[in-house]
Amino acid sequence: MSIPDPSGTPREFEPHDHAHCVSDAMASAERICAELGVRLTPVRRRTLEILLEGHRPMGAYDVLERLGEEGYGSKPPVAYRALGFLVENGLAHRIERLNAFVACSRARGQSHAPAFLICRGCGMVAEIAAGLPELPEGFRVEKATVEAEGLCVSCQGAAA
Amino acid sequence: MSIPDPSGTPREFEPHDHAHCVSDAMASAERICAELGVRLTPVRRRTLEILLEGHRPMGAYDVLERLGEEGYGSKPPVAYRALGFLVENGLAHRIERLNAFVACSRARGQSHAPAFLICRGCGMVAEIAAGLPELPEGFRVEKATVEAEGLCVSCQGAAA
DNA sequence: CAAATTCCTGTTATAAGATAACATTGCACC
DNA sequence: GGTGCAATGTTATCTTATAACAGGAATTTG
Ligand SMILES: [Zn+2]
Ligand SMILES: [Zn+2]
Ligand SMILES: [Zn+2]
Ligand SMILES: [Zn+2]
Repeated sequence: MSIPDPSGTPREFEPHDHAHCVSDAMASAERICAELGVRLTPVRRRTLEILLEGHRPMGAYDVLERLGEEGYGSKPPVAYRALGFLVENGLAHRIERLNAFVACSRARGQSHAPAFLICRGCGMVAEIAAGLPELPEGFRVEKATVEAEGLCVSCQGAAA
Repeated sequence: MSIPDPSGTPREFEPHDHAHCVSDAMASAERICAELGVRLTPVRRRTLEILLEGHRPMGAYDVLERLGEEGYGSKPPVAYRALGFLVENGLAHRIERLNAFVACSRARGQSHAPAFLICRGCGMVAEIAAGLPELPEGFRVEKATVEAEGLCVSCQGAAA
């Protein structure tokens, strides 16, 4: 369970031991579901595994296609429900700009206020812990979406 | 052209002289288009006026319906193109969480990094000037989405 | 001014994303 | 082992968005 360095390049954009991302995330997911008293059923688990294959957002229909091929239901609600479950329980996030989903990179069951860095070069998405920017008094924030699109370090290099 | 107080409640959430919002915005739009050398054609102008009727986001199809009723084209590309023009030129913004559009509240032609406060009570949206939260070095941000959903002051009062 | 060019508006058709409503199955608990 | 709820699956439909092409208006150019 590595704690990402908030000031360095997120590991999602660099070569890293991704098998650890996967095993950490799956282990966290099991624990979190147990703590919350919710069930990480086969479709749900498999959906998370599919998202975890890369730090790349997947559309609901991409996920659905995979699920269908693997013998799960093949109609949209199957994917939307599994994804909805994961998002509700903090195991995955929806990227609004992309209408897509990524596995959470730091699922510890804590409610966290994630921000996302979306590289338009390689398509990777990094999740970082960023608070909200300063907001006016008085408005009570319940949920926030913070998404930045641009170029990761590698892709800046490639462009030059 | 009022400069919103960054620390107080945004005027969008309070009773205010909305006719000024409209006339300011339309005047700014004319000027900005002139400066940029782009054309604020009738459909585009009307689309902006429709968005300006309230500080409430409208879906592309809502706008389209209005345009159609008023003798403009009634097929989706008509609305999407007008909205696209307004967004490109900073006269309107897309609210990703809602798949909807609002007129810009501070169009001065400056590129600005807006954040949005979305009240789930009354459906109003306020645009505020908020920088990005602190992001890791190295990632080059080109566009950012910052949207907070919650309750405005009035709706907090109403809920209590 | 007329031709050439570009931009704008409009259409048809289709793609992509998402949900409502209902039937069926599996599990949990008594 | 029956009752109740959660989860899965289906059909059907809805909403959001874009591709591709045709005609028209404005602008540029010779
Ligand atoms: Zn990884
Ligand atoms: Zn990249
Ligand atoms: Zn107003
Ligand atoms: Zn409100």
